[in-house]
Amino acid sequence: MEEQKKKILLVEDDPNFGTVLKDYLMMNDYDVVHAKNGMEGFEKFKKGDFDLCILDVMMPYKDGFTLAKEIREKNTDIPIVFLTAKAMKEDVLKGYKVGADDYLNKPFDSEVLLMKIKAIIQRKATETISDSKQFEFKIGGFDLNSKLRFLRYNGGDPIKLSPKENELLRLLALHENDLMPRELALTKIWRDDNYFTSRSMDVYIAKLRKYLKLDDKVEILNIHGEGFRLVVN
Amino acid sequence: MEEQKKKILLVEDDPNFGTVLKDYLMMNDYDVVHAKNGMEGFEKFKKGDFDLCILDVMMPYKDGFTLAKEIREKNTDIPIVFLTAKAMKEDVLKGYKVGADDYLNKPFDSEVLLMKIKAIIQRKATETISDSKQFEFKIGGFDLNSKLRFLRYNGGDPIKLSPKENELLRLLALHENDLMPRELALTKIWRDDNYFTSRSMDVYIAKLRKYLKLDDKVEILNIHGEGFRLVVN
DNA sequence: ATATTTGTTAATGTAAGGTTAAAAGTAGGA
DNA sequence: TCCTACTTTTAACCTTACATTAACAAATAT
Repeated sequence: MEEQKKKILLVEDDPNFGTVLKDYLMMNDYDVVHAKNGMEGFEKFKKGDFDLCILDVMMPYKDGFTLAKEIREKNTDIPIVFLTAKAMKEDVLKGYKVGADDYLNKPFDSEVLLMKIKAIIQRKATETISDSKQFEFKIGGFDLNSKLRFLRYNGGDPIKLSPKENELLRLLALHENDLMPRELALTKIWRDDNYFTSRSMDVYIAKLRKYLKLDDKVEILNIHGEGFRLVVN
Repeated sequence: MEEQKKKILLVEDDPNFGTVLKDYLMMNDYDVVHAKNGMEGFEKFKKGDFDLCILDVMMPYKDGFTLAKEIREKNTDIPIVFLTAKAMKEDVLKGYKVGADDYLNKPFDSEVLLMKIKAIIQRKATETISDSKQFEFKIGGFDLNSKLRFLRYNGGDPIKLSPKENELLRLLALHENDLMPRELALTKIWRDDNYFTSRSMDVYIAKLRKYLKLDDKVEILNIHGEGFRLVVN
């Protein structure tokens, strides 16, 4: 099973502690982005699509609470955990007021931190019921359901698509009648652009063409050296 | 709209501490039921419809963890907070494994407790899309009663379901005809996502398929690498 | 012409899922 | 307490699904 790593934003100004914590989390199979202060933290937050934020409270320029407030303005759902050296009651209260999901006092037990992270992310996972509308496409006489990974022609039996077939067709559909650059598919789907992935992609184009033969109004054209076009006549 | 008081089940054997805490919570506008031990706690839990459980870990007859497990069997969603005198790491880890939402060391600051309670209840409130009341499902010719844990085909003899069978089928039913991600079932039901829990889940899928064979319009399809679909034709 | 890109089919290796049985863990009764 | 029935996990073995690579043919560009 292709397991997607959870992405954590870690904002911590102490370079030693920050690095150690980052490495520890990465060793435990999380994808970690480390920011050294509040400013940087916010910038990185806006760029990445995170599953959890771990914020140090005491930081220069912008403290953890202020950062948390800004993050909450952009995203009301993302879990936030605060780290703090002192167990000041006012701080804890303030943290919960800004919508903290949990609170950890340094030094803390790393195993406990892991469990908490797991619990928090799990909690969020159950919330996500998912919105399906952006996964359905009409391609000539075909219906592509990209979430359930099937292609159906004229209400007939659905053809099951493999993950790569599915993503490639979806990408083509997003660019219907237009150029879908080779490079785009390779970087987006294969996450690597070399001779072999490129040949692999050609194999998948052949597979898709076979499926799409059912409707002779639909075809995938090659634009030599550029990419492919999904055309519907 | 009239705001409904949130109902808390407090299970705490120390009479002094328990009473004080109960009074404090009631002063702060919560509806509190106080049980003096694990046994009583479970009885009261079954009777009332609570928004939160606060369980002492160290109790005679039945400790907090055991009680939590029983409660989780009846209700996978309700938030649980543990109280403990000692901050033993093993205890904390055990707590999160049973699905704790938070952890408090005695003596703790009452204001902090209030904030935590507020945060937790709020969290659940946003999660609850109102599927909380859904324990009865029609699946083709089947009726699933998820509260009483049985499945009946065309009004025939009910088939008793084990807790895991029941939860899994319920989760599939909640996503009828749609994808029920592997990860969702693992985090929600097994509370852990690894090779073994994943294989265990496959075993349960096989069991459910056997039950569902009675109606050939109902089937569980696999979406490779993603999860399962309960489809009704 | 010939080097490069693309079309297509087949072979291979690996991972995920299906199924059944045995082992381990639990709860409740005698 | 031990026993029994039941639930869940672990193991084993097999099948299916998938992605990559190889091989060769055809098209296209320089």
